[in-house]
Amino acid sequence: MAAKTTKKSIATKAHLLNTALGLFQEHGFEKTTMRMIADACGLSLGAAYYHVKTKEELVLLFYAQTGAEAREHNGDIVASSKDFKIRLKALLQFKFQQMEPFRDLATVLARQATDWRNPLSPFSPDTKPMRDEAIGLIQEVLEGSNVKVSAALRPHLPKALWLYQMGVILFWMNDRSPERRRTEELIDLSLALIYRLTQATTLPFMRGVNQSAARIVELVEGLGESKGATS
Amino acid sequence: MAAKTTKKSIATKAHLLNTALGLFQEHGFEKTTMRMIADACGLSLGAAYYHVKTKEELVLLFYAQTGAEAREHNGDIVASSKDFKIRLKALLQFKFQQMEPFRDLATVLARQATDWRNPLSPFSPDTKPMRDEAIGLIQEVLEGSNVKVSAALRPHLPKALWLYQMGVILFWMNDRSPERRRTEELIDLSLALIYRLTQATTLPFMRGVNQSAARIVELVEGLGESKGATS
DNA sequence: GCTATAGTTTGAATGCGTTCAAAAAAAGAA
DNA sequence: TTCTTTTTTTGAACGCATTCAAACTATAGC
Repeated sequence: MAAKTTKKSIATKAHLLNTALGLFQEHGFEKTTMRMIADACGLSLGAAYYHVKTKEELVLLFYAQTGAEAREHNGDIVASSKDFKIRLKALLQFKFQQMEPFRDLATVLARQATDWRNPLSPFSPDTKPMRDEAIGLIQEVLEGSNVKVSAALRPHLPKALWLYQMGVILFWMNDRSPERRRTEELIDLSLALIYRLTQATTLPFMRGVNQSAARIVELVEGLGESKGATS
Repeated sequence: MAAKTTKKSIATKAHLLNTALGLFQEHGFEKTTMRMIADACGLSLGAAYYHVKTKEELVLLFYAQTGAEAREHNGDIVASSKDFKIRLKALLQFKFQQMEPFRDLATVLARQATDWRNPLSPFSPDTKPMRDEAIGLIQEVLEGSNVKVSAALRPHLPKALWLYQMGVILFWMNDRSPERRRTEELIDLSLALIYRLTQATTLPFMRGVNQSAARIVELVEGLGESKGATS
């Protein structure tokens, strides 16, 4: 019924993805039809669908790929500086550089993202591994950097910054300014703000605020769960 | 070619919207087909499309309708209390109460929202009137309330809170907890946080932070514009 | 009333994502 | 090899959003 994890099928799926990416880049996501992709791959339409459940799944596969590439680049980032702002900016810029040729795929991804029940949403339970991987990268970037943050918030900071990252990506994909200057300005301003805020969390009278902020991150994180129960 | 603003066509369009809403409520957005809507309206498929450009436009019409209703309710809110948190919570809760029977329409709206070039996005230039209306309501709610905020940020606060509102809606529509308890908790926590932060902006040493925050709101606001030029 | 014009309706395409039963190929067991 | 089981491939549907040329109806100016 569904595609298995045999050598051949893995190869075919990869081939499908590469072909699709080429066509997406050339014609955009909407104008590229599944028939085109199948043809260009030397497969029949039905066969393509044997390997890939939907057209959108190809986009998720692409996103997963960029995640893997980012892991390799992360060491360089950590090595380059101890400064939180510099490191995180580098992380974001690397992501954008990866996605630049496929900007409209980002919008497809964002579409899926809005419904957390959708298995293809970056927020869904199904994509938790990918999400954890991305959060891990941020974690590494934080570790040994110059950020100071209250103990109550420290464990939540990577998740919070991952959400922040999603927001910046949303901005970026809608940014039509030349060279995406606005995105860069947004990053510089917001990182400076975040940096100051994290420093501020260490102040003693911020305890209450910190508690609330931590709980908010928990709430957002727990949204994916089916019923209730948030501890 | 396109529908005109004659009495008859306005009536037909309204009829179409009402019929559609009934069907959406009964079967959900996806399972309701344009053919069903046209039939239930006593129109042919083509005629329906004469009045409405896409199926999604019906959702935007619905959203616009809730905006108009909210305007009427706003007076009550302002009269009920001078407390910022109470007022804004009431505003949000009214919105949710309106949308409750049509939760999946909210997800459709969110889908459109991600691409700001899409005329149906609440962020697009095309929907600016609706957006301004909604921001106006927030403005009213702020006016004469107990919030204090730095002069630099005051003009941007309504816009910022509108963005916040969009975020809360996104949370709400993904909230599967009984009675949407988590959404309520999120609102309480985040409003308290926002309240404190706004108070903090009046502190003298926050000038720099305020400037940055104001600029960030401007950047987000200006995203809709086609090319560049942000002042 | 008559005609020109603008507004509305029709029903039959078109295109595309997705599904499915059946055939073909590959892999294992004997 | 031969038989069995699993994995892939095929090509023909299906359903649904959307389009369009042609027909029909209302309206306004005379």
